[in-house]
Amino acid sequence: MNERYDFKSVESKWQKYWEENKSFKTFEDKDKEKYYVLEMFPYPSGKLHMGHVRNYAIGDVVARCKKMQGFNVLHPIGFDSFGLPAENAAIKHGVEPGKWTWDNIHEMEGQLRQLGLSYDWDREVQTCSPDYYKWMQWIFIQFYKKGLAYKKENPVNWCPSCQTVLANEQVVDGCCERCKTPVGKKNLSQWYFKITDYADRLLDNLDTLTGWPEKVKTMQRNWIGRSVGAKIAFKIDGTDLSMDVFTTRADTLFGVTYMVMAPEHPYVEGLVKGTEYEAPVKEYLDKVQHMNDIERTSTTNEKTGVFIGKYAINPVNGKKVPIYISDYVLMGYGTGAIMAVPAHDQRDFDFAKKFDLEIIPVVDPGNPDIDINNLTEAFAAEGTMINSGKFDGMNNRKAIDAMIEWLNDEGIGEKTINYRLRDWLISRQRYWGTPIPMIYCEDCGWVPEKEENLPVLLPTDVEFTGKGASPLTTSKSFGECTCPRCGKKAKREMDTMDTFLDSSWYFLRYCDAKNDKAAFDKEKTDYWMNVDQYIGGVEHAILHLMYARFFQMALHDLGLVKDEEPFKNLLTQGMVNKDGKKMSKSIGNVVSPEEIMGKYGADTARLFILFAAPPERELDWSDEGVEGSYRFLNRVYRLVYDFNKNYSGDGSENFDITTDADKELNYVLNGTIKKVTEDVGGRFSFNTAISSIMELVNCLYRYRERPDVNEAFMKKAIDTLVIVLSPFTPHICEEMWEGLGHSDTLVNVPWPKYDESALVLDTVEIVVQINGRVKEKLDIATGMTREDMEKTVMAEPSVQALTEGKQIVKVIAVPDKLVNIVVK
RNA sequence: GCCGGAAUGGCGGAAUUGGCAGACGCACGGGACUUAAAAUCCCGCGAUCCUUACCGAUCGUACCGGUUCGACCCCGGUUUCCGGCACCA
Repeated sequence: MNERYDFKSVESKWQKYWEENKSFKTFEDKDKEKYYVLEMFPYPSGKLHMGHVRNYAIGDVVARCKKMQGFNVLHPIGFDSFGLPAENAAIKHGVEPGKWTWDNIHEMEGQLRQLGLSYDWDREVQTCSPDYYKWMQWIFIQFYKKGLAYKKENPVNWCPSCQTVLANEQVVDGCCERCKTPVGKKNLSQWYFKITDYADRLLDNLDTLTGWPEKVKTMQRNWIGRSVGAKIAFKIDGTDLSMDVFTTRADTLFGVTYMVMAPEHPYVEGLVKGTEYEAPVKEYLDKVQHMNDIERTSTTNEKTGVFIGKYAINPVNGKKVPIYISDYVLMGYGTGAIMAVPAHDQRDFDFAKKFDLEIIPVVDPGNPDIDINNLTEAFAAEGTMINSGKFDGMNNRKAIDAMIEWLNDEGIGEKTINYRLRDWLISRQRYWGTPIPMIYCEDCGWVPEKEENLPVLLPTDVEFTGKGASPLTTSKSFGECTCPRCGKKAKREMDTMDTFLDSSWYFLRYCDAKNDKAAFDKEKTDYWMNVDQYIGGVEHAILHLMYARFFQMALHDLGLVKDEEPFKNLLTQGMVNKDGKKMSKSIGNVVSPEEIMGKYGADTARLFILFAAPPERELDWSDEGVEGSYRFLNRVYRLVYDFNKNYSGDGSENFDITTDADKELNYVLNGTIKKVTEDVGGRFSFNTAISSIMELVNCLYRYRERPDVNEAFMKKAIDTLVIVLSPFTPHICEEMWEGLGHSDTLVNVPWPKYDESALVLDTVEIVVQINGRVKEKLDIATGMTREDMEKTVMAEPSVQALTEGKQIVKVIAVPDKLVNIVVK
């Protein structure tokens, strides 16, 4: 141990030590309780940013702490390494996507090692490696065989800039999640996963995820968007057709005055063919189809539509009502058609006003301020049924179920549940992704590649022009193949998989990363899964976290994994900002981890980022704060160095705690162990854990100034300080640990236990309140009964002075805390 | 509009079960050491008032009200901010 804290040599020394000794290598060990801590793996963009540092620092503290507490800890890392940036680099700079990606991976591996993270590097996974995507393809085939994957032509989201389709989840405010370009619609034949089959389970299981933030669960609930209602059939007058509508307001059925179909509804073309309505309908359709989602929703309240010349018959009262098409009805939700009740739905009301349609009230608000026959807006609240035949007089909320029951008996409707969630569009017209292992044969249709032929390798004879179809289509070798079923000439699928598939099961692969016979061995995943603590950014609340849950459920149904849910506990870390704003190149406020590690070292960077804010909250980067953390580490280092210089003992731990100063130090020491143990292990409050370690350091600085220092005890306290600080700042702690004369690495040192009795002092300071206001503080013996406390306090002259001449109404005593005297 | 979360000194934040509001750190001010500076160590640091000073008093956790001996914490209402969903029938 040098006199000065030289973080550069200390950090490289211990990183080398951990690596050479394989300090973090993990095996399945049935005799030990396992703990799986996982941080969301990074995309290899080139360099780490502060968000990564925060994510991995949090995970590393948990991993190191659990390991010292005797758990068999799985703490892996890898790279989510397929995706568009690699391909864009190829187009822009002519670098091969594979080379670009692997160079970045190596760069980032180096940076992660510099942070001193306790990963088992032997389990590293890269999703762009054939060893990985082979099993991705295998899983795809299992899903296909199970009927979970299908190809279908549909209007899909198309990003003109990325030149590919997007899943609904990747369209944010009508724009591409990645490049922010407005997304258009295209009719294309694409591969889907039937995630909607799992809508109910994805929703209901959320209640079992007690270790998840409420915020994330709410976001997923909103996204799945379950609504319970009824499907009702309306006959179309003068045809054999019947149109189904979905409604959550079956109680308003008698108030229907018109119907609306989505412009894309399959009936529309046939219904207007050859009539005078054909031309205006076609014109409207053209207009709607040329709008992207932003334009379509920007005219929020201004309703448009066209009458199609046909009428529907209300099954409950035989009333003939006109059918319109309008873009406020969406083909993708419900049945793509609605019954319109302008009196009780604002959208229908706006439309009815514009087209001068009838408005029939069927729910009476029972409020004299509302003129039910002359509404100025739709009445959507609770009321009493009117104009509704036998339902009149009933509460409308109760009438919903009664109406559905009746419709069911009459055979004209039934209870239905609808979801906002759509099937997951998983194919992409891009090169740098897992090839979809499907083959199209003229005779056999779509056939999966034979499993023994996996992986279907990405070809390298491709061109990146940035124009036209996917680069894969430029390969001479890739497309041609034979049908795995009949052996005839056939064509390979040219699309690749959405990279969100790769990240939907990587946590399973970590359990058995090097398996070349299977995606993973069930015995191993049974041992390690599920993930005890998952840590990552809240931006993945819907996309990744829902897809991964879906994968786990589907794999569970295939008998491949034990649990239905992959992540037991979830911690969503807040963003790292600078000056209250997101760090970004365009603002120019980016602080790079490289720069900070170079100036202060990894330990300081880790310490600051954990100390500056609780993990879930946003963290504002502060250069002064970093200085403070660096100062603290120097302060600890000096404490240990100075102690060593003067230490004359032989390492013996025999000592007595005698003086008041000993007792105080013992109290603070045990309090710190308790606080750090609970804050790290229980509630992930790293900032308060660190603050209590700082208090211990302050206490030791005071203690060492005393003339009667108990050297053996102080050694014990300093040893313990170094142990509890080590999960946060491992390098400097290893160095100090060695300096303190220990030969073993801190990684395997058992976590200290605290002595509850040391936390009980002989006397305790209590507060004396008069009418709830603090007036006096007294030292009394610990553990006094309420009665004794009251007697002691009342006998105190200062208290008597305070209550003099007043009538004592009541005295409340809380043991070891306070006495409150209520006076008049 | 619906749903979720938040609001505490100059700043980041603490108070874990209803019991001393402001731990710990940053910034700032003062002192010690030094020829000097840096570093380090020590002290102070919510507001207002009283006081030469000490001592003390009052107010104070977004706002209004309630429950309680006692409320940052529980209940009712309001405001602002952040996030999600939204022409979803």
